[in-house]
Amino acid sequence: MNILDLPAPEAARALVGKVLARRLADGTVIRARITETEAYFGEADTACHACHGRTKRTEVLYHRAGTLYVYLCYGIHWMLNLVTGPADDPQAVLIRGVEGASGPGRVTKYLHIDKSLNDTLLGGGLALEDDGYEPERIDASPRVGIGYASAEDQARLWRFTAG
DNA sequence: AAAGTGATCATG
DNA sequence: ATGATCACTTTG
Repeated sequence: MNILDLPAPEAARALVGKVLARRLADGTVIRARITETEAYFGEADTACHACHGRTKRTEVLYHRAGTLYVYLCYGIHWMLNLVTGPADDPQAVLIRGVEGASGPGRVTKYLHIDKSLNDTLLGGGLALEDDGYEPERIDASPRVGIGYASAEDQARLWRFTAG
């Protein structure tokens, strides 16, 4: 049972404490434990990019679990998401923070992630590792930066932080 | 508190 | 073709 087969909110919680291993072209590996995630859960979630259906950009969200969804926000920052759940069901987990880098834009800078990883599978340049570590506590809170979503969706506790 | 930044998507 | 809108970060 892979974590990424779970529905996004469950996957987001389960990913906190896991380790991301980024392998660069020159062979160096950067490892970072995930400390903060957010879930984006299907077309019915008005905060999810796919809430207005399939477009060229959101197409990746409909791919199989384990696909990377990387996109540019505010012209500056790359956002790293892991697609979860069944194919053709657009769900993803945003990596908002790792040890050594807090904030989604910083995570990608830290791990040297950009558009070239979009629509590739986990296990290539970027891999997920489970070393058995479990955070003492995982807190749930509302997602940030989604003021455009419905009040109902803004209230969902789909942001998970290691405690 | 506010600006900087550019791909993407919906208009015309 | 142009314009609005951002899953943010930094600076003051």
